[in-house]
Amino acid sequence: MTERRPSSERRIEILEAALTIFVKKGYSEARMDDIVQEIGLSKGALYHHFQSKRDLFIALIEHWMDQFSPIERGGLMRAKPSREIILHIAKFTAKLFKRNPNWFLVEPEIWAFANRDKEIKELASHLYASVLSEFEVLIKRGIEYGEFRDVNAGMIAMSIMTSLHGMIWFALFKPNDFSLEEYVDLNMELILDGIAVQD
Amino acid sequence: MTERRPSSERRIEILEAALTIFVKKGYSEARMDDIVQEIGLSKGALYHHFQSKRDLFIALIEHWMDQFSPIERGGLMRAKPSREIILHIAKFTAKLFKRNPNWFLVEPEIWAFANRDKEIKELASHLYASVLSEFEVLIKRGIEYGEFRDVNAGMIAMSIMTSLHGMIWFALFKPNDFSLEEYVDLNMELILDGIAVQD
DNA sequence: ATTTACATACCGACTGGTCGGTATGTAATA
DNA sequence: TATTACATACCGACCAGTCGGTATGTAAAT
Repeated sequence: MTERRPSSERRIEILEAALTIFVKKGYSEARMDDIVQEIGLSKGALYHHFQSKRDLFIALIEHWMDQFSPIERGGLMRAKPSREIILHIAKFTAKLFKRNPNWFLVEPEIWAFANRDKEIKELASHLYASVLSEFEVLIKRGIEYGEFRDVNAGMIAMSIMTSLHGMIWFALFKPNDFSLEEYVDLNMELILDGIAVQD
Repeated sequence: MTERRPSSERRIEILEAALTIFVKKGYSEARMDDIVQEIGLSKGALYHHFQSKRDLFIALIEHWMDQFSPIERGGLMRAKPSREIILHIAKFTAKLFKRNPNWFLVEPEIWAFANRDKEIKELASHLYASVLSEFEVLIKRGIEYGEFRDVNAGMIAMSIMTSLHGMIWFALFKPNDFSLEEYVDLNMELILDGIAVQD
């Protein structure tokens, strides 16, 4: 028998294994047995911690959201211009991506699932809404302080987010001509320069 | 019995039904019976035209590629500046999207599949490479004619493409605050203004 | 301290429905 | 009459979820 561990720890261990498997095989092709094998646990154990495959996937999304919310923008950056903060977030995201691409590579899986499952769609919408609003606030702040032109903040926020989503495509089809960092930098500069007040 | 039709026609009819079902349920959750039911055909008929589910999916991607390649940029536009042509392509793509979102909504499904199937990855890579190179040529042309700054053309091409991919996210999570057209216009302007030579 | 009682963590053989694919036949077409 | 386009009945591998059971805590009662 495997060493007993408290549920809180074991759940996370399972979620991490699930992430690996879901990314590698996709939700539908992923077998509960695959996940269990990944950590040398039994199926019974898995179903002790999670009610169903779908339940496991939802827990995964929630866990995934938790990984990103405490990026803790703020603190030391409060005084800086919005441009700097947004650039910092973008670079930070790229770094996160490099360290753990799986967190991002599940996203298409979430999208696909959201397309056929209302509850998951709610969850994902909620997640994206919070990301968008974070950027929107920064843009509005920049407009207020005369840093940016009077643009549609929500729209720009979307541009930023979809640009970052481009990383996923990038990782999937690895065009080996250029680097991820270049890509992110260029995109952010295009957007940020584009909305900056001319001098 | 259903009316008999020549294979060439029936194949397309099946591919269109398959597209609908694959988008609605995702590849793995899509049942061959669903597809067959969609057009009131039999399973035997389907397997007469396609060898397997995977084969059907590959045929779908190829059919999908055919829909886009003959967009026939060129002809009347040949004299125009690259900026105009790119804008036109973007608007045209947005229009296509509005008319038949399914063509775009399969994309995440293709990505997910590519992630676990080498042949499909090849196919998709090939497709994206041709799209990218089309944009790249336009950018380089713009640089040559003094329309754009001396930027990394391949990189900009990628920015344009991932921006257009943003439409997919847009369609999935429909932020009802703004329109698809606005989104595309804004993104293209940011990129094109960003690389234009200053005056 | 030892028993009793209950809780939590885990095991793995088993099942029942599902679904991609096949075998075989029939009617239209060339 | 050979071939093509379809229909119908069927097969069997596969896998999410179940369930009877074990092992290891933990804490109150004796």
